[in-house]
Amino acid sequence: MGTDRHEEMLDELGAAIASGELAPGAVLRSEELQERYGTSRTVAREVVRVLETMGLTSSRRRVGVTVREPAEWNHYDPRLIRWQLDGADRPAALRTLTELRSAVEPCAARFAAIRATPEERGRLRALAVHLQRTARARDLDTFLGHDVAFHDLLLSASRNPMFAQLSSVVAEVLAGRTGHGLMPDEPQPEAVALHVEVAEAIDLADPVRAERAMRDIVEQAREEIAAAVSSNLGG
Amino acid sequence: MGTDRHEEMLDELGAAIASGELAPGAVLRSEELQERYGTSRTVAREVVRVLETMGLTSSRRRVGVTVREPAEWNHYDPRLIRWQLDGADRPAALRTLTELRSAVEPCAARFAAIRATPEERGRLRALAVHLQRTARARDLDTFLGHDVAFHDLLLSASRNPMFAQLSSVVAEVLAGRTGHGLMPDEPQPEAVALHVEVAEAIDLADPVRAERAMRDIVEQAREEIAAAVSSNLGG
DNA sequence: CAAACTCAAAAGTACTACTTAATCAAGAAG
DNA sequence: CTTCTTGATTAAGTAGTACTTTTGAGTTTG
Repeated sequence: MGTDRHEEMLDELGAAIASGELAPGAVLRSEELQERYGTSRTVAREVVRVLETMGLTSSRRRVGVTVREPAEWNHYDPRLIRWQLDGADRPAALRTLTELRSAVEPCAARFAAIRATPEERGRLRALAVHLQRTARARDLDTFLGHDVAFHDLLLSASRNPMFAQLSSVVAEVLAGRTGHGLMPDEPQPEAVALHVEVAEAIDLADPVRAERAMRDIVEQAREEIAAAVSSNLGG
Repeated sequence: MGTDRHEEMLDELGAAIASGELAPGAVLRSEELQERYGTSRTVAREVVRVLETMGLTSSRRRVGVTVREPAEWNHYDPRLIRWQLDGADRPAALRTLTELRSAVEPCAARFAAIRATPEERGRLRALAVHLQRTARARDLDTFLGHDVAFHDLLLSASRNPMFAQLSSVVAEVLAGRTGHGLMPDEPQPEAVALHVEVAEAIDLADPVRAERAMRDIVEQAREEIAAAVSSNLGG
């Protein structure tokens, strides 16, 4: 399944556009592309088609393939998210994703409190307990794993496919924190307590409490990031 | 520019999958597809590629093109949103989009209050005034137009590309209300007042007030929808 | 100087041939 | 009788050629 010619070229070209290496307005000819990437016409055409449906490019006869403005890109495409996270402007990408996450998750918690199945409620509580334990044990890696699982489950329990789809975004944001040393040695006890609170509220079908607790969680995360950014600027 | 073979086939096939007419797990052979839609291999292949990057299908050698589970679709793709809105389950699609909108817009209002340019702040106030006027005049069509423009501008003033991209979603939700006779003859005065409140708060760089007012707006819209749905069930 | 006309460039479409991978089944080994 | 190997077959992936359509730009003509 792995790495066929198509995906290879798509990744390279897409990343080049996402990073701004190929600036908006730049014009490519498909023949030139197939030469540059050493592929057949078939592959080159299909790659361009895909980029076109992602809004990254537009093709016109007698002109060529034009790179479009970032405002026209489909910023929710998982590939584009990946390219931006791997690109030079990773901090900006993380900021954007964190803001989206902070907007959606409280709302998702509310709906989860109304709509989650009994089994999901139970599993959320169990995950919250696991979080407490691994936090005390300072086992950051498994803590992160449980944290991601918690938010993932919550999002899918909201019974909104668009919320559920953001689980990879949340995973990326959470991992981005631990990865960049933004996390303290031990997860903040208040944050862990809030996770328990969210799980409890959902279990008791209390949407208002679930939403408020989740809002506190993402607020806190946002402040952490902001603090880290300003300290980075200071350093 | 208009309707080439590619887009035509993509639209038909995509809509068929989105509507569930082609159920998840169904297997198609690309030769069969090119026959059914009367196109060349080239076009059929490119269409399948695009569907694949949208997560609607997966292609495997010796097997064919398999329709994937809805959970794996890229629900933020504008095309998929379109297909779902035009499909049999339009109400469900509108519900999903409304929930997303209600999650994002308050947050977007907060950031707009911090980040909007002076010009944007001015235009938001102006649009709010226009809203008041057309509301009193019961001119629903131009009211809708200004309403969409207001939310569109707010989202882009949030300086978050992922928020900005949801302007078409918001437009769809707002239009869906008026279109389906969910709107009263005259827009609710409180809602209009809240728009003025949002514009004022943003102009005064008051993120908390802007967020709260916007939250009230989307809450009210959500209640309207819920009421309409339950009355539909009753009727 | 403007409008129409022509030409050429580049994408779009069609088709053919060959390559690769994976499933399924048959047969050999245990 | 079960399991593992192997090979045939199938359908997608890749490559390349030929032809069509659109359209931008330059040129001619009124």
